[in-house]
Amino acid sequence: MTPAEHSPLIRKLSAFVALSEVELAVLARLHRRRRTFVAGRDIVHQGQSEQTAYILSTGWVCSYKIQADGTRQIVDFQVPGDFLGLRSVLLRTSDHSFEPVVDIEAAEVLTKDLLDAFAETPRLATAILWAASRDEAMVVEHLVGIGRRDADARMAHFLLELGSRLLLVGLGSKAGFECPLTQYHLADALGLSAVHVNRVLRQLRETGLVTFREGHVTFHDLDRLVDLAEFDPAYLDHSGPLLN
Amino acid sequence: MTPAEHSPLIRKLSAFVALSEVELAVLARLHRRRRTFVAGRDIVHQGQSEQTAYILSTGWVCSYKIQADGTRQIVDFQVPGDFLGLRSVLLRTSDHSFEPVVDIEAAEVLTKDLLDAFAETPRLATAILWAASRDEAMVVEHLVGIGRRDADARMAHFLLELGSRLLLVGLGSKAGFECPLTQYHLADALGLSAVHVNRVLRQLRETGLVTFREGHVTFHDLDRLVDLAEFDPAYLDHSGPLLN
DNA sequence: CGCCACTTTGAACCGGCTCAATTAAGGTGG
DNA sequence: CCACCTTAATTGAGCCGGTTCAAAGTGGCG
Repeated sequence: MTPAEHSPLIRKLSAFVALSEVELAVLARLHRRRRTFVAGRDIVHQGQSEQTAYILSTGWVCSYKIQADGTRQIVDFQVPGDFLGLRSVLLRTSDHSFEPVVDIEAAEVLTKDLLDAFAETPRLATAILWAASRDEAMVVEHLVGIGRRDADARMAHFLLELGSRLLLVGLGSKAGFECPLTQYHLADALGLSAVHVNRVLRQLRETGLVTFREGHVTFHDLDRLVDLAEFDPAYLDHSGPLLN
Repeated sequence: MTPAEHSPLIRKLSAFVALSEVELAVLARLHRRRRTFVAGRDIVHQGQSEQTAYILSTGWVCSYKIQADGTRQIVDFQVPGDFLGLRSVLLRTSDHSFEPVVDIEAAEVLTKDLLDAFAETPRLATAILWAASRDEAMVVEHLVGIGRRDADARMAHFLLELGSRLLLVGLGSKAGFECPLTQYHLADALGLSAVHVNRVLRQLRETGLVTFREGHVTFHDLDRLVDLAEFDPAYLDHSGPLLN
């Protein structure tokens, strides 16, 4: 079993940069403190400033903010290979909450271990920060979607983005992927009501573009879907981290 | 004239961390290459990957993405003291465009100079990265606003945030600030139509909360405005950069 | 003086919301 | 194995916030 199969993070980074033996070893070391969390119970609460980050290895998490009136906005989802709370470790700036969508497995990364790893292999630091900046680009794209795309395009774009991300870590294929999200998750992420999410999904299904049912997303017509969403994966690829 | 009056960036950072003489000198050095840009002509185009960042000293800029259908979403505004394209320098990830809202003055910062400065005074690196993470928190808050706040609250929140930011660099006061944005800018930033922006502004004015007229924002009733917007400045303050 | 960019207002429309009810799909205790 | 409960998905009906289209007003500037 190659390291890439061990850790989705290693797999993701490897897709963009060739990691040396040393770097792989350092990465593996970061995976030592394994933790599990149950679905629905927050890992970090808004405002609470944590000293630890996590590398998600299995399951999905969402990061969100709750408003005073109780409405919730999901800012991003984390899938295997993604960091949780990386920024809050590096800059003590945690200002949203993390909720596991399903039971998850994650590696706890202490600030010290991370900084040590960065000191030991600066290329790894660059690669990880690159991944973080990619996450940020997704947040920006998300903002654009909510601000300027109608519900259908928004949903299409969202599903395509998720598909791309999962493909990178070996979950799912061009034909589709397993997706544990409820329609409430989709609603809170896309700035829609759950009811309308349901109608949008129905329409996408009936027009033969994509089906989301029983935890599985199936792409029926990628071309038309990309077209509807005006999906341009440039913001996900952007040339990989430049090393040295 | 103190350095703080020279540069809004120095002023902003000084509000959160005491800068040493050396750090002030290094910062001053970063301000050497002065440039001007005229309103309306993009500084960096979407996709184009620039090697330089800028520190904005006077005027306003907006960063935005254009979609295929021509609609535009403004992701953020930069005001004096803010960096332009910091991320694209550090990580070669420019994926949006920058347009000066008015004629601006900015200092060009070459990648090399920035990295040298970071090497010379690591505390400065931390402080600047902290400012960058603050920008990011603003993008997240912006996302929440578009996704889950109605037009009135969205506008109120936006104006309050701008007020806070400007206060920090000595532009404007608790009573209001100069604002060169058109209602089209507001519309593209808030995900609304220009027509509706106009109506929202009228209502805020008529209910005695805030006036936006002839390039000037005047807060009439901060308490009620904060209340309407559910404005919690925590995401702007978050404890300052931790140094050493 | 006349143009141009921006603001303002009205009227009609519609995308997405709310409220409400029904169905489907697990789990759980008995 | 069934009765029950809970959570998620589904669908209908009516409403409303915000949009589009259209037109008029305002102010700065060459």
